[in-house]
Amino acid sequence: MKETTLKEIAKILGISITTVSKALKNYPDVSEKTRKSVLELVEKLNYRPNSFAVNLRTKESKTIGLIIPEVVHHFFSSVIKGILAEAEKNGYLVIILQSNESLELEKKQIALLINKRVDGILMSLSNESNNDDHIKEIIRKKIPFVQFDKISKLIPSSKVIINDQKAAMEAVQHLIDKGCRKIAHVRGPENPQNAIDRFLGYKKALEKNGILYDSKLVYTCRNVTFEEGITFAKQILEEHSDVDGIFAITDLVAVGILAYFNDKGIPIPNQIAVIGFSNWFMSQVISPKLSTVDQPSCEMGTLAFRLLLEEMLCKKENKVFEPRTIELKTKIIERESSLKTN
Amino acid sequence: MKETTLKEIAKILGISITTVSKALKNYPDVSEKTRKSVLELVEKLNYRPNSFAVNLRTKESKTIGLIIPEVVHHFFSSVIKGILAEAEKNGYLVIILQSNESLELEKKQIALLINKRVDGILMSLSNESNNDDHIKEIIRKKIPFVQFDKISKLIPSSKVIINDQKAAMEAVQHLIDKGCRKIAHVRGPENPQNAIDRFLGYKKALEKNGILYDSKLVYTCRNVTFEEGITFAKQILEEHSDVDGIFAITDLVAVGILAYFNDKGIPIPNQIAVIGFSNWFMSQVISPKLSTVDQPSCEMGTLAFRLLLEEMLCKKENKVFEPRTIELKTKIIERESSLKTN
DNA sequence: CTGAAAGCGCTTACAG
DNA sequence: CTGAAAGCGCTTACAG
Repeated sequence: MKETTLKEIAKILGISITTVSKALKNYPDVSEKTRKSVLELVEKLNYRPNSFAVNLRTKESKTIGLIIPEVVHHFFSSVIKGILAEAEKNGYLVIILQSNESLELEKKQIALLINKRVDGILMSLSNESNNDDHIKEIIRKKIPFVQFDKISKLIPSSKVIINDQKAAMEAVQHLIDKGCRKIAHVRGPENPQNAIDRFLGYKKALEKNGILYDSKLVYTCRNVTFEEGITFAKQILEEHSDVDGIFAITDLVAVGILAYFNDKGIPIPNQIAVIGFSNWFMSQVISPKLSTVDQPSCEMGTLAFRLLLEEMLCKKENKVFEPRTIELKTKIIERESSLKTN
Repeated sequence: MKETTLKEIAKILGISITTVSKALKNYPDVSEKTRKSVLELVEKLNYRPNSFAVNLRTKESKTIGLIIPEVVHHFFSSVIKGILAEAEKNGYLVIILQSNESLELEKKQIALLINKRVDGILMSLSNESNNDDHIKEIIRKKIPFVQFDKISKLIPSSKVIINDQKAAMEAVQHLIDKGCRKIAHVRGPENPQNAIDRFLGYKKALEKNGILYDSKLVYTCRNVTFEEGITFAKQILEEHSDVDGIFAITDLVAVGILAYFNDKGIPIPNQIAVIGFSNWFMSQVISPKLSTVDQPSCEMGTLAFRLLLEEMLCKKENKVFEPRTIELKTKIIERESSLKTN
C-alpha cells in the first residue's frame, strides 16, 4: 500500500504542491475554496505527512530521549510515567534507554541519542558515572538537556532534584527522636551524588545530636539490592549487636534488612528501628510497615519534561535559556518500623 | 555549532559526495587511498550522518514503538526491560507510550506511531479495548506488529503469551490440593482476554474436581488495584464467611487481600489460603509470603522483539512473513499463603 | 575507480 | 491567491 503524498493530492486537484502544503498548514494566503477541497481530499485519502521528510526540513523530530538507570524500579518507573504523560500532552514522543547502571552503556546511549538528533535529552545518571565527559558532549552540541534525581552537579544544565542531604538528616533525626543512639547507615555506592548527600546528611544528623560518627557503622552497597539489605543486616548484627537504628539508602535495601531481621526474630523497631528512602509502594504492605522518606517521582518527571520543553522552545526561537534547578519537597513517612514502644 | 555533512567532507577532500558516501558505506568500488582519507577526516570532524536524511532515503528509522498499559507495574516494567535490551542489541531504539488502560489513548497512540512511521510496533492491550478496529489499521498499513500478554486473539499478528487458562487451572488446582473446597475468584475486568482465560481456568479446575461453580464467588476488579484487593477481601468475608481459598487475578490484588486479612487477624492460609498471579517481587517480601504463578516477563519482552525483528527483516526483503505465536511456560510458586498446616 | 544526477517528501522565500 | 524553485542531507542506479 503506497502512502499518499502531497504530490498526489496536488495532481488530483490540479494545483501545486506548494498550495496543498500551505492549505494544510493554515497559511492565510490560500483561498477558502482551495483549502476546503484540499482538506476534503486529505480526509478522504487519509493523508499523513511523512514525518521523515518533515524532520529533515524542520530539523526537529518532536522526539526526546530519556536515559534511566533501571526501568524495573518503583521510583524510576513512576518518573517515566510522569514524563510520558507530560510529553504526550505536548505532542512529543519519548525514546527510552536503560543504562543498567553502566557507564559504558550510558556513553553509548548518549551517542545514540545525539546521532538520532532528538530534540532534547532527559537523564538520570548511572551509579558508575564518575566523570562528566560524555555528558559534556550533550552541552557542547547545544542539545536541550535536563538532569533529574541522580545528577552531576557541575554540568550546567537544568535539574530537578530533592535535597538529599536534608532529607537524610530528617530521616536520621527521626530515628534519634524515637530514641535510637547507635545508628548504622547502609549507604549507596561511592559515585552517585545522592548517595554521597544522604551519607553526609546521616553524618550531620549525628553531629547535631552529639552522637559520635563511627565509620564502622557505615556499610556500602554496590548494587543497592534487596539481597544486599539481607547481607548487611546480618553483618550489622554480627559486628555491632548494639545497633538500635538503621538508615538505608533506599526502600529496597531496607526491605531486605527487615526480611533478615524478621527471619531471625529480631524485634523491629524495639531492638532496631529501620527507616528507608523513596516510599516505594512495597513499603506499606510489608510487615512491619516501613518508615521512609517520601520523594516525589511522577511530579519529578513532569517538571523535568516541562523544563526541557522550555529550553527546546527557547532554542527554536534562538533565545538564550538560563538553566534552572527545581528542588522538590520530601516528607518523613512514619510507619511501624520506627515506632518504638519502649 | 553547525553539523558536518557529506557535502563539506567532499569539498574539503576535493571529491564528490557520492564517493564520500560510498567510502563510508564500504562499497567495494572506492580506492583504498580515497577511503582512508575519508575515514580520517570523518573521524577528525566527528561526522555523524543526519538520521533524518537517512530515514527519508531508506524509509526506515530503526525505531519501533511500544504501547503498554502501565509502566509502574512490576510485570510490564520487566517486559520493557527485556524489549529495551534486545532492541539495543540489534540497533533499534524504542519509543514507549503508556495507554493508561484507556482505549481512547490507545487509539491516539497507534495513530501517533503510524504517523511517526516506526519500523514496527509492539503492544499489550489496555483493559478498555473491546474491539479491534484501531489495531486492524496497523495490519492494513502492513506495519510489522507483535502482541504480547494482553492480546486480541483475532488479529492476525505474531503473539507472545502464556497459557492463562492452564496457568489459572493449575493455581486453583493447587488450592484444591491444599484442601480448599470453597474458592473465590477475584477476577480482572470483562474485556481482557487474559482475565477471561484465567476465569475460565478457575471454572474448569472446579469442574474437574467436582466442585460446584458459584457465580457469587466471583468478584470483578475494575482497575486491578491493591485497594480493590482490600475491598473484595472485606466483601468476601462478609458475604461468604466459609470461603477457604481465593485465587486473585494478579499479585497486586492478592497483596491487598492479604493486607485486609492480616489487619483483621484472619489466619492465612489456615482459614483462607490465597494465591496470586505473576510473581511480582513484592510477593516474596510480604507476610505471609504469597503463593503465585510465575510468569516470564523479561523473556516475554525479548521474544516479542525478536519476532518483530524477524518480521521487519522479511518486510525489508519483500519476503512473506508468517505470524507466529510463542507460548511461554508458567510455574506455580508455592509460598506461605497457601501452605495450610491443618 | 569516480561522479553527475535523480529522488526521498516535505517547507518556505520569492516572484508574479 | 498561486506556483516554480531551491533545499534539507542523504543513497544509489547509471554513465564514463
